[in-house]
Amino acid sequence: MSQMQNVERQLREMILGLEIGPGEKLTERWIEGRFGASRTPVRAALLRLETEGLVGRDGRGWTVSPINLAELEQIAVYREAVEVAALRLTCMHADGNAIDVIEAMLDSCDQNTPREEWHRVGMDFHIELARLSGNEFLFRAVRDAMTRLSRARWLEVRDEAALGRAWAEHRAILAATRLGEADEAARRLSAHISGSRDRLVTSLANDRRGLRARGFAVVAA
Amino acid sequence: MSQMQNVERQLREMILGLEIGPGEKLTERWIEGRFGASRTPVRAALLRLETEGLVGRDGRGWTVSPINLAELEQIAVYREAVEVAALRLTCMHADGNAIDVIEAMLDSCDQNTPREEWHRVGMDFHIELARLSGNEFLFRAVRDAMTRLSRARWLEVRDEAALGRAWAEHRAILAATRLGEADEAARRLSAHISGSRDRLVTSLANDRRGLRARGFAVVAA
DNA sequence: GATACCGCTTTGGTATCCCAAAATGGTATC
DNA sequence: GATACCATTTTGGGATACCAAAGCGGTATC
Repeated sequence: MSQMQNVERQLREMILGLEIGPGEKLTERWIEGRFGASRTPVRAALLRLETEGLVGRDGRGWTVSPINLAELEQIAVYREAVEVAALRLTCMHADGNAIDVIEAMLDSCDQNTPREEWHRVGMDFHIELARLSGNEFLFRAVRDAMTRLSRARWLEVRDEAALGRAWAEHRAILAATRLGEADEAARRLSAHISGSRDRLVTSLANDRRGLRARGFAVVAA
Repeated sequence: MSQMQNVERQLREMILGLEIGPGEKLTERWIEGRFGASRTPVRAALLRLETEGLVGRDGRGWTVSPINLAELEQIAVYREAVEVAALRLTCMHADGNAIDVIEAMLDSCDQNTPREEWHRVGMDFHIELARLSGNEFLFRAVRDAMTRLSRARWLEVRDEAALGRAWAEHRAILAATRLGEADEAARRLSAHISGSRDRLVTSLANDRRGLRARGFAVVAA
């Protein structure tokens, strides 16, 4: 694989994995040294990650995008629009087998599963569900939105019960979709996303002080 | 302004203005010479335009994205989702003054207005309407979708009557929005986008042979 | 005349160098 | 001790040099 894609992938993983904290300054030369590549692939990677919203410009220079609570709320609204649209499309030509695959993803998580895996599967549920719509743009929109939400969701304090409720909601959405009950599925998905947003923003707003103490820039709503 | 942004802007204009045809091959060195910049800003511009969907990779090497009828249909579905969501948000806090500004844009076009201007205003109507939602992500989604549609709409054969109908639909959408009648506004917007998509795809499919003869790659649905 | 093969050219990927501007840090001054 | 100022360093933007691989053309062979 080319260096360009390597630097991009590794840097993205470091940012999403919070190995580089939200708000931290980045220099092209540090990245260059860190990954053993020259500046050309480094700059390509930064340009890409900029369009994903993971890094941004800070005057001259680069910064890992801070967690922005106002932005998280806007993303949730955006998600609701595109995910519901995708789900309604899917309901019109529901494919039981494809839905089984997604349900199996949910089933693969139990109390022994590491939190990291729950986190990943929770995102993939929404992404794979959107993919079933067959609409590339709705799919990409959902995938990109989930990428932007990823770090915040990772910082969210979620108890066992909340995870269980989310999984139940996921299953209910799948069930309605399987039956082609578009309105029911859409209503449940909307509620799920709204609730998810409220818990997320509330949790981060409450932890804001602690997060900042850990060096994570969290911008208020 | 930096070279990087210059090359990006000029190259985008050449592509959107069809001075470089859909499907044409691009070499970094040709662009370099054409705009008097070195490969570093050229590369940055190509990476940016790639995320906008205006250029793509063709193995090694770059190609101006062809007009893809299947993609146009998918974009229309995507547009409908995000534009309707944005419009519903706007209806909840309709600002008469802001709507006046958009209506004035429509008014600025009359029979003496060059086709190019009608084209631009027709896009800006949707973009500015989405901006009123106050949701940055819905706004960007609409703006990016319109950018992707731009070349196709420019190739579309539109008679005076069709333009007049489109403008009437625009005004009706604004009127309903001003009154806060979200359902009515949403219904009219959906119909407008659907009709627009059908006319666009039909027109291009009919002209496909002629467009290809002009050197424009048009991929079937 | 078609085709397989070989060498030259072109091209994107990468590394490196240069430069102007911005950040940094130390110092002198009040 | 605070602050204004200047020298130095650092940094991103740009230009260029180099390389491997893909593309292209011509030629020899059947």
